Amino acid sequence: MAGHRLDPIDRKILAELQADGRMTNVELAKRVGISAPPCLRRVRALEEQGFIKGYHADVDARELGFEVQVFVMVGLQSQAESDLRAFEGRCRDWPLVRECHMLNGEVDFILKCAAPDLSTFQSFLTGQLLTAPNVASVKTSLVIRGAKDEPGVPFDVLEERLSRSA
Amino acid sequence: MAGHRLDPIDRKILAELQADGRMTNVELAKRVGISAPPCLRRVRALEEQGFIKGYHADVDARELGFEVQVFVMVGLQSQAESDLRAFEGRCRDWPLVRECHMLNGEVDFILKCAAPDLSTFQSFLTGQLLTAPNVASVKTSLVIRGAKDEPGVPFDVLEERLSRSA
DNA sequence: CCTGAAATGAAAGGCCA
DNA sequence: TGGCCTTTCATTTCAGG
Repeated sequence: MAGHRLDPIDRKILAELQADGRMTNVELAKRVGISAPPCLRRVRALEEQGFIKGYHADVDARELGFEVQVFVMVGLQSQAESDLRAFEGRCRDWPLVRECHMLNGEVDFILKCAAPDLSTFQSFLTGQLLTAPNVASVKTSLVIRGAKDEPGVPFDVLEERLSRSA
Repeated sequence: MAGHRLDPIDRKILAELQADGRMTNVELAKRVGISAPPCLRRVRALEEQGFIKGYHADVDARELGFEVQVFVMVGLQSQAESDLRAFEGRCRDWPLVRECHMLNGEVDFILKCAAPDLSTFQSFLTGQLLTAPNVASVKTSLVIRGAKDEPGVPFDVLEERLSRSA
């Protein structure tokens, strides 16, 4: 299992920075129980090794005028690898598409989209997505309201697993 | 339309902090073209007003041993408001459920789940989700691979809209 | 509402244990 | 490795335009 190169202090650092990514290094050091310099060295190492991929402010989309959030299920005609890649590349180029995941089962991709209003989304849908090559089926579901939106990973579950396998 | 209390500098601050939430305030001030003290005041105000909901390190789930990501479509028997709320509350209590959104259309909720392996997810599915009150239908889709996962909101789209309506 | 300066406090590097 | 010391730089407050 992965995550084994990490000791409990590293995991605590990751959990703390996932919860508050703008914490100062001295605050972080205090919370994980070591002094600041080694703490900073650990953070840098975690960034280098790719355990931390970045830091992001969590902005309120609705407050900013992005009232509409939509999940879109996409089926393709051809599932050849090159065609899958081509569709993924298009998704990366569409700013309204925030997430694109390839799925198993009847549908090929799920997209999470954000738009200022319904008509902006509709014109993206009809003008870009539905007319893109190889797109066979599209099913959209508007988000009525969000009930939970946690970033990252549940560290409690991780710690519980590690203590069981120890 | 919302976002109107924000001037171009505020929007630039949000865009920069969304891209790099751990940037120092002086670096941020330099990028948005003002000096550090007013920049910090603006950031604090944006936090107070709820435009910035938090800061999070983006940790690599796979590296940490969360190999499995699953989208789950849930239909309920009763869509009475109290029953919807009850289900949302349960989702908030389940650590493997990272996101829960209420949808329009045939399905009631979409969940995004993370788990260390398939058997952990299966036991959550059969032991928790399928046996929860009021759950009528559950359809799961494993994520084969992720193609795009951008946090937040496309600020280019926002700026383009504002310049058109100006 | 901003700039600029001054004091406090944090980041980052060297070095020893 | 972690801890301590020192320098450098950032944060924060305050005076003033």
